[in-house]
Amino acid sequence: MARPRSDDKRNAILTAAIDVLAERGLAATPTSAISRAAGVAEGTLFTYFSTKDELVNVIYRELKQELADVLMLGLPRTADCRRKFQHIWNGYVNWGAANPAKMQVMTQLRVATQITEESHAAGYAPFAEVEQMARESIRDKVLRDYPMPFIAAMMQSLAETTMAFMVQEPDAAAHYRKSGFDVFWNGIARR
Amino acid sequence: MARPRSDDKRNAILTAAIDVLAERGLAATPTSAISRAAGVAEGTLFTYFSTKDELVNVIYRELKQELADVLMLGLPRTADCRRKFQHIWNGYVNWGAANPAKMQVMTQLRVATQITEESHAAGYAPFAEVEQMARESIRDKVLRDYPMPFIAAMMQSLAETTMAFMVQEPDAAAHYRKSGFDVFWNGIARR
Amino acid sequence: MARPRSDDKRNAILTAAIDVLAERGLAATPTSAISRAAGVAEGTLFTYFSTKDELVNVIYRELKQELADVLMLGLPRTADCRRKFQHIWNGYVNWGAANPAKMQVMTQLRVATQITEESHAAGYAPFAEVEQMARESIRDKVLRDYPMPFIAAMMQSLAETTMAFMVQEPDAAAHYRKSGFDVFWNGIARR
Amino acid sequence: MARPRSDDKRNAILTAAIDVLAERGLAATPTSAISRAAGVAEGTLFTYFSTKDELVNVIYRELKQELADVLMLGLPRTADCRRKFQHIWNGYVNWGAANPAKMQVMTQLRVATQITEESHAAGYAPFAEVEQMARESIRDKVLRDYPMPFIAAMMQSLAETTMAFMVQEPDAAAHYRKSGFDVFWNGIARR
DNA sequence: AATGAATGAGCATTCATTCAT
DNA sequence: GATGAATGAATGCTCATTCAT
Repeated sequence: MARPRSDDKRNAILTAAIDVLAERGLAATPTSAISRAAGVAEGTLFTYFSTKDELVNVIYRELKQELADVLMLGLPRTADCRRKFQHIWNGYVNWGAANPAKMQVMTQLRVATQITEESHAAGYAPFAEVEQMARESIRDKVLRDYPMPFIAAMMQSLAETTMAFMVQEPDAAAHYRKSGFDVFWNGIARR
Repeated sequence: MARPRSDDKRNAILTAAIDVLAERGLAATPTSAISRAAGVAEGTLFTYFSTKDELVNVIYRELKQELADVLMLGLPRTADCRRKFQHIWNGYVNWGAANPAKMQVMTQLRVATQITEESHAAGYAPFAEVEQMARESIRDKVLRDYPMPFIAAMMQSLAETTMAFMVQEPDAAAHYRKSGFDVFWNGIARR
Repeated sequence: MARPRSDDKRNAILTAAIDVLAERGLAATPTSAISRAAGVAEGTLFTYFSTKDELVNVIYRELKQELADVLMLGLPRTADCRRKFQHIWNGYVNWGAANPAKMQVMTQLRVATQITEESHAAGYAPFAEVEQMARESIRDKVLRDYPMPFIAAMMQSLAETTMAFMVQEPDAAAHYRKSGFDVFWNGIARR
Repeated sequence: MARPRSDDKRNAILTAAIDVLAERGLAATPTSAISRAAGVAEGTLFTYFSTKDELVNVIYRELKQELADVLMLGLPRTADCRRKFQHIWNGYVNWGAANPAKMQVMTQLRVATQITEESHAAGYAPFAEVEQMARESIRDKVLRDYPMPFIAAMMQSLAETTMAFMVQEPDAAAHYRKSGFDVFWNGIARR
């Protein structure tokens, strides 16, 4: 009956890590800065995450999962394809614009050598339904016939780029969100 | 006039740095690994670049410049807008596919906290002509009316994504190159 | 109504500690490895032994005591001096050869800085009767006149060395046991 | 043409390490204590010895070599067997008594898990000539017929034990030195 | 200029020990 | 008493940078 591991503490570390990583970058962030920001002792971080690399991989996967949950929430499954994609697009960029630190960390980690192949795979998994959606749209001749991962990657890269503009010019955020989606949709849909 | 010895050394360092950075990542690459790969002494690196950060910023800018040079080389300035964009697109993705290490480093550095605002600005500068091109195309109602940096950013992100696919599936490289451009063009052009 | 301290647990810790210490060495053995091997919680170790150093000192003394008990068990007190010494010698080396982990730990701890002067003294105490035996043998002109601790130390060092050979070449164990004793006896007895 | 590595510095580290290790023990000696005692920066230690373990193995081998050199110096090769053994014995224990720190470190390292098999082998090598001497003495029926490594080990353990007494009771040093040799010789020689 | 030894701040991680449950 | 999470000092080692040669 020792003190049980606390989700609060785990989350505090995760949250603090995202903030600090967003501000300082992966390489320039010592684990001590993370534990300090989380209000726990240096050693405590390692009872929840065995190494810095593991922490970073967990963050990557949790962010991906959180994002996926947001995208799927309230998806109008009976609406037409364009509407569904727009829902996802809006979810994506709104989440990113509302969580710039998370967005930045995700962007940073995507290209980090510390992120394992497994984490990349796990991060992609929650988007399976999007993929399915796209597959059906292709079959229905709504979308052009591109490989699924290619479409997903295009969407992701356009969305991320769009977000950057939304964050940088918050007043024009709505405008960028719409423009970005138009570029995406026109690029991918049959006319 | 023969190249002075120091240029050779400088270039050796730059070239070696790109290889090592591509393989190991910025954080995991000590300057000693770079000097070793370049065949110079550890201290020598610092006579050419005062700090590691400076080296990295120089690399970023030189890569951007090299890429810009490639894009502009042989640009069919009298051709129609689409052809010009396609020339640039092809130059972009071909260069990336042919130089995966450079590409990877560029991608990595773009999100690195070490890259200064100045470097980002300098890296964008050589694309001024592209911007000018886009401006004219908008005026001529060929392209939709998006802000210039937005178009450039969209192009860049789509191109990079496309390159990643080309590198990963070399047999389908030509296919991806074309598909990517189509997405871009359809996304951005009036119909 | 506190649970009583359990001898079982104490012994489990002691036994586990010997195994782990023999395998990994004192410096490389964290207390957590000991508690894990003993099947108790990390903190439990400290209810039985206030510090790692204390645990180690207890082990040293218990091993010394166990060895002394073995040596004295069945000592033919009426036999001649040589026979008595041989009994002790055989007990010593047989115990060591049969308990290589204990032997190794004893050897390791003898030179460890953590072992206190008191522990060294306590470890030597059970050999008082051997010392008495030797004293009488000297008086009877059977043994040469060396200081008692010197004789004891010689015996111990020869026995330990002999054991090492017995452990390493089990097939020749009996041979080494006899040879070792001959060296000891001839070295110490008048002819 | 950089500063060359300095033997002085290397030796300072080695010497300092022996002093500190003798006083504090291997486990309780941080590398920082060694570098401080040697008057060099913490990092400098690692340009001469890549790890703490390597440092410790080098010390072990150098001590063994130094001791062997002392033993062989002035060996009366034409004298009879006993005289030769006595020369070696005296060299051994005198060196140990005169260099208690070195002696203690050697004793400590002999049982340390950090010392590699190679180091043990290398440490034994310089004693080849002693072994040869013993072999001849056995052939000449001067010594009893024990395996060579066994004789060497017996000599070593008796000598070390003797040294400990010499260090502890310096006034009786000469007495212990002689007694120790007598035990050894009588133990090993035919009568 | 070139070299690479020297430096020491900095870091990830470990671990003996404490303490809330 | 038993548990194991929490703690934070301590450590081996790295690495950007300096500087003697």
